[in-house]
Amino acid sequence: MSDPTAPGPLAATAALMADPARARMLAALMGGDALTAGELARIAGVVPATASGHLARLAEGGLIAVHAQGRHRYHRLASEEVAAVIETLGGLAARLAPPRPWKHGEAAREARLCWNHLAGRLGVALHQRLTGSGWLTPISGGWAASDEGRARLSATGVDLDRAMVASRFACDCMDWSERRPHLAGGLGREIASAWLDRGWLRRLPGTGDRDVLARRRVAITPAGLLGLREGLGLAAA
Amino acid sequence: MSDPTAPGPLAATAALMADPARARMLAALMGGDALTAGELARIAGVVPATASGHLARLAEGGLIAVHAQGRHRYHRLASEEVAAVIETLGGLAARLAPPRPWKHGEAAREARLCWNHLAGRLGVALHQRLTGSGWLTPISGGWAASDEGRARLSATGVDLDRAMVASRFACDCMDWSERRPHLAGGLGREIASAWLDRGWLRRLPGTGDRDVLARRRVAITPAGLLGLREGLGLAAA
DNA sequence: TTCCTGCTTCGCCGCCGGCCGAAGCATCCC
DNA sequence: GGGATGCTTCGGCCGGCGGCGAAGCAGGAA
Repeated sequence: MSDPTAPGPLAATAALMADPARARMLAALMGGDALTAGELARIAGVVPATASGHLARLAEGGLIAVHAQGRHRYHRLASEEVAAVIETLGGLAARLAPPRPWKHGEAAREARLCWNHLAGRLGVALHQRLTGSGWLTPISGGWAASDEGRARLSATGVDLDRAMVASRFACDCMDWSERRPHLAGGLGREIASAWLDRGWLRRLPGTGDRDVLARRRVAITPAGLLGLREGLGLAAA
Repeated sequence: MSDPTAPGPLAATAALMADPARARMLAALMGGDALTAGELARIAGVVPATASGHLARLAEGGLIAVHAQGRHRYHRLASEEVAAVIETLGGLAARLAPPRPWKHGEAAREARLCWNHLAGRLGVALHQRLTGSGWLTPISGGWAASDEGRARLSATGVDLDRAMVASRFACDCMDWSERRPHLAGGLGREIASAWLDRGWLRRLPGTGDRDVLARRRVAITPAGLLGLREGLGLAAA
């Protein structure tokens, strides 16, 4: 690892996020999907030629990973750490910027995805429920599941074995809208995946390319409301 | 709060950190001291005129706060949240950048300040000790002190009442060198302050203006080694 | 008052980087 | 093969921003 306070790397990484077009691309990729260069060009509001240059820089800098498939090239965020930095920096930026009306209503604050795990009020409430009840216990750098916690989570369809193989089983990711941590790591990913599969959550339709937050919004279904209350004692709003 | 995924604010805030001179200034301010414009100019390696412009932009953007005193103007980081973002972003940048030799030896990884609280191996070990032993218990968005924890910390000279008045009593701040959280918030600040006052820690002398990390390095004194072991059962390296 | 020091404002220059259109490859479909 | 689609590379334009020196404006000291 190089010196992180060496201003070079810090400034270089910040510069990758400092362009509006690249920021829009990164924000769109926070939805967790891998997107093609063309989609990202439309989202960023630039022609494909310009987008191609931006994506090359982001990949070169290590913020995104590229996967070629046929004549499409799919781009996704490179790692959980990149997602966490964008979420954290976005939260600071939102509080520093002059307050503007919240154009998404409350849906995005209620529940959304942060790369591949749950965020928003639901994500934070889940974190509080799991840690406050002792189902997750603090360990070095994250959380471990207690026996009771494993049983409860398995009953909601979460594959704990798959969650264990991640580099981190469970750790915190600062939520920009709630200013409290939500759950990230392998467990966070498996929870979001399982509950979407089982119909407890559903993705809300996007409203267009320029609405980068749209791809991230999810909603709790009636079945999810019931399941969360009965399975985890979680009274989601 | 405005929309944080609106790319405007995110890109604007990132741009403030995307210049090498400004990055050096921010890195220097991570030492926790308030520095004058002249000092920051020398640290950044630019003439005062240029530095003045940079500082105006950082203040305008809300990253730093300025305090005029006589003919000096003192600059400090605006908030804990700004420090956390710089620490997090710096960690990502360090891992993305091509690995270079660690020019500070191990001292900075061992113990350093992160704005006003302890970081490095010591900061992470302290966090693990306090949370793992139940002296801090998880609450919504941070940590609360148990009775036992309050007694232990008070015995080491920490003023818990002053720690309570902070907007956050105790919360996590991701440590770039250890990739694990250390303790921030009012408690983190009071711990660092108390142990420096009591001579358990001492600041290491800097090696020059261009070494931005130098202002952050601290070392455990023999008295501190003893006190941490006896008071908290913390076997610091 | 007079001088010195710390900092800011102003004017100018040079360069980096973002943007586009056009052209060049690659891949897939018919 | 021929044509459409997705993406990249190249060349040129232009705005923005970082750099400096000089001048201006406090605040403190003698």
